[in-house]
Amino acid sequence: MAESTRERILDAALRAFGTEGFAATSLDALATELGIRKQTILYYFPSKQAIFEAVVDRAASDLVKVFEEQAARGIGGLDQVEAIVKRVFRLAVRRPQLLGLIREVTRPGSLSIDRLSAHTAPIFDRARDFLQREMDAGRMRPSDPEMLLLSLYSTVVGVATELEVQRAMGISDSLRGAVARRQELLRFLRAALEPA
Amino acid sequence: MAESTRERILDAALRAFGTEGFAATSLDALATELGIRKQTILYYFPSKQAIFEAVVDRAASDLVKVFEEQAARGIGGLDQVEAIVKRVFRLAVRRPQLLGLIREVTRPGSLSIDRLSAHTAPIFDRARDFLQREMDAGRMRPSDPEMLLLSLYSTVVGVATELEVQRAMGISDSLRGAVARRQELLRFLRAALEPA
DNA sequence: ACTTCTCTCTACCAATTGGTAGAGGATCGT
DNA sequence: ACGATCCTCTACCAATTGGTAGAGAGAAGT
Repeated sequence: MAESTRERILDAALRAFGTEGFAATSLDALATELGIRKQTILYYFPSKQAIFEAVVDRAASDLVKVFEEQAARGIGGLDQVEAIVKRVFRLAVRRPQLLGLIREVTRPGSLSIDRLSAHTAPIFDRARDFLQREMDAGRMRPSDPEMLLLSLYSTVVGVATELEVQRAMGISDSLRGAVARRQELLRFLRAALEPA
Repeated sequence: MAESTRERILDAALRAFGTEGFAATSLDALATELGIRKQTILYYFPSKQAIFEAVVDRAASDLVKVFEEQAARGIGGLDQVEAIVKRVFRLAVRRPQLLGLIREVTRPGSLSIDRLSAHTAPIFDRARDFLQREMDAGRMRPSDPEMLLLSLYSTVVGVATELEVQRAMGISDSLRGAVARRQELLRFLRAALEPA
């Protein structure tokens, strides 16, 4: 078979959780979408929460992989930041539910936040070290690397995922719009990071 | 009475919708929290959706007021941007559910996005014009004002609301942490906006 | 005293929720 | 041919959901 039932369930669950959210997603709706019975879903996963955790694990792995791949290239300075932003953007365009899920998990009161953190903590550490190193080398404007990382995260994830806000602002959400957004974002970040 | 039942319901609903989200909030839970019966809630509002819309309207008004007040001062340049960011931050610290609600409304598939847009559209327009004017006057780095606005929005709202992400990054969420975050954010924005 | 209006309540409901129990059909190695 | 394993199904269930109908208490106006 091209894709196992289990995989199909995870795919549909990622889409649903990443767009509707956990609470707004029902197992029945998920099953109907897949053309199967709810009980088939519960055969593969013991509970709704378990599905969510499995989805989070898979999404986190995908995200981590993107970072690992780029980190392995060992480019330095703003070029490395730009490369990572571009990769995140590509991911956001191809699989928008993925970042949507991250937003769902990072909402206050989410249960699986620790699960996500376990995956991403090494990346955060590495990113912080990277920023510190670049600052020390004078290739980046000096500041608190932890706070800077937060600003970077917020800006990139926001620009990549806040499609409704963009619509409200009157910004086109076409593919061309995505490219323009990315370009503007990169200009914004370069300006913010460049040493004075 | 100090606060009418209707107002108390709206307060509790803002808190619940802004943190748990719309789907995860039940009228029964809301009523229990208020020490009243669910039917009392449904006496004041015809449906759950109606409560949500009322909450959105009120929250939007509060937000708009903050902007209007600052805009009326007519400060220019980066100082005005800084003043607005500070106000938004103060709001985020005092009433975190308010920005939480905004995030809930701006999620894909939200029903009340147009309701929010109707309130905020004038502000967006004014902000865009402001940025354009400042760029023309050479007080701000030239770029696409619409896209820049999106970046600014993402960065400010993200830094102000992504508390779980900050926890995952190991950033303190104390009041002192909030001040440090704000300071770092302002430095970040100044660097991004200052004319080269 | 009587009506009217405002408010909160009890009682109830159909639909949906996540989840359990277990039957039945394939496909497999033996 | 045979049981074993894997998978999907039907049949249920208790709890919760948003919402309706209407009783009753209290204050206010007449």
